[in-house]
Amino acid sequence: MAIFSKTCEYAMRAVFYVAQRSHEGYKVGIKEIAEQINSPEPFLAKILQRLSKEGLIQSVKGPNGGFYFDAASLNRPLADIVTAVDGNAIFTGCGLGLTYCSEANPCPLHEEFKKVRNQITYMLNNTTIGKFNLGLIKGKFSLNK
Amino acid sequence: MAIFSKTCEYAMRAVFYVAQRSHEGYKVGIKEIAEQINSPEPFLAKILQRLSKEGLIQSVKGPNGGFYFDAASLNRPLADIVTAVDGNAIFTGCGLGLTYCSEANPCPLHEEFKKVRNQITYMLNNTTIGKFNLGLIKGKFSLNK
DNA sequence: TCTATAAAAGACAAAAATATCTTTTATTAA
DNA sequence: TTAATAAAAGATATTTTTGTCTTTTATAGA
Repeated sequence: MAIFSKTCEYAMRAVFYVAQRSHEGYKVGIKEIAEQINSPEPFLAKILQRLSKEGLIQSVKGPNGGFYFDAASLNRPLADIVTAVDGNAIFTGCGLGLTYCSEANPCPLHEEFKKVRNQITYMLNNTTIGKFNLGLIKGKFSLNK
Repeated sequence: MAIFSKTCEYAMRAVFYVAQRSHEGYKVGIKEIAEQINSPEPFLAKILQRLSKEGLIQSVKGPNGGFYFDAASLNRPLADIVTAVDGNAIFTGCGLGLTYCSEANPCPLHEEFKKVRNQITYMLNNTTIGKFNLGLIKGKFSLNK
């Protein structure tokens, strides 16, 4: 088990890739995205459809169409993508899967697990979709395999 | 999606419960464990079977039998349970699910995600199976719902 | 030794996540 | 206004995770 679902991993990789291409002035087709981030094309298509319906990514049909981000979207936190795809369990859930776990009714791992959640929350709120555009263009980061 | 699989959540809850009862001098049957940690009994049975086969938990069949921990096992880190059940992806995996992600070939989240992994690793290595026995006996912690 | 108990083992079932395929709709450009 | 392109939508398939049921094996105690 990884921290994020496959769906979420693909979503994050795709989002970073599309952001980079948007920054360079392009729209990107699903085929190119799937190839570049090494994900199954039809499955990724479904994921981006969902993000599109929620207004988290922009898309246009037809020739020269594809996916892209407008300036406002590039400034959204990655947390918005994760929430849309995996829900908010990762930000608020109990490490032992207990529904009523809380400060008042803690599970044994509560205190330490809070630190994990906070670190994840910080990471995802502090990372905008467009944050790595320059690094990606310079080839500093990998999104493939 | 939660951080750990259901399987792993049940395993951790069960382990803490059995540890507490062991500390009190009892062996525990699968039925009691399942009730007390609110998990599906036959599913939990399979999980404990696996842990038992790996020597992480002790068990005896027959009347007055059940699951328990010997002193050495009580001192094992919770990480051993998680590894047995969920593998080591949570300790070493890439946040974006990339196989070749590393210091030399990092994904965009690599640096921040490392902190998350380190926090999880610390939590699970620093927590022994028997760590919460007294707290559980005193009713300080919850394992149910 | 016989019976009751409780875990181990194996087969099976349901649900959720992951993945694919086909048809429809929107858009562009000739 | 037609043809080509590319996303959206819907139906279907596969795999993995989660959950159940039945039979077998080990142990204790009468």
